[in-house]
Amino acid sequence: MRAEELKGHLDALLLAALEGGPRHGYAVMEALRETTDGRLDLPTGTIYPALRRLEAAGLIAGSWSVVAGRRRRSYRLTEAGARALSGKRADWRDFAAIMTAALEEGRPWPSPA
Amino acid sequence: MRAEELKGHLDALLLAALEGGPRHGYAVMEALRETTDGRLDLPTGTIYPALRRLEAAGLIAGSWSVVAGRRRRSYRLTEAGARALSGKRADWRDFAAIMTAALEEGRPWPSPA
DNA sequence: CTTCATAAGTAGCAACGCTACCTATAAGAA
DNA sequence: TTCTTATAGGTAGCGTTGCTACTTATGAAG
Repeated sequence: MRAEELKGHLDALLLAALEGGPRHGYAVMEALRETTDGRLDLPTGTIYPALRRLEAAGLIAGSWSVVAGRRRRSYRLTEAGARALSGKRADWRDFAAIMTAALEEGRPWPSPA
Repeated sequence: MRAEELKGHLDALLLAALEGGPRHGYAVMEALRETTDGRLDLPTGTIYPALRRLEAAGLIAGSWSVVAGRRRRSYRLTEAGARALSGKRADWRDFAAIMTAALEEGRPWPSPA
């Protein structure tokens, strides 16, 4: 996974990972790694700031707890977050359609000027 | 098209648009607009710097000409550019597969911790 | 003679993900 | 005991990238 490819799409992944119920950052990281068979192995320096960004935007809500002596910040999807996820799913479908069409091999481009 | 979505994928589009033969910047812009039914309408401030970037990277080669009193900078895909396009197509397929899988609705994520 | 399409460009900005760090606890190996 | 690994959270600063807004210039249409 090249870095730039993810830009603008990370939020959708994080929101989707929280769709099935609340999770803390580390668990989100692992969930993404597991569901993609290790192909999406994001560093903490990506995950944590992104979750804070989503929280600041009101798309997820975080709360502290202590489990087994370790503090955790669990996040849950807000209503706005669920709506945003829905929109981002649609955005992704549109974008993927555009890209796939444009990258199609042997595609007949308009006659070169 | 939200801005951030395109990040990291523009190069692939530009290279693909040059695959069918040399084109100048303005023609690349129009080709992308036409083949996507206007859904991908990139501003010149995106196209021109990106083409210069690709040229600096050796993926495309530019040459000046004058047609009907207007100067044009035509770009053609280099061999390295063709290889890069091939790689970017594969990257896109991988990335799209990851995203589509992760965004699948009702996907069973690993049990929340 | 003004407006539009064609054609190329730049300066500066904002956003984003990453690298490279730091802190802290629990568990397991040496 | 000590060292390492896994768990859990975080930040500072960087580089890349696409965009906005602007400039320059020619030809054609009205």
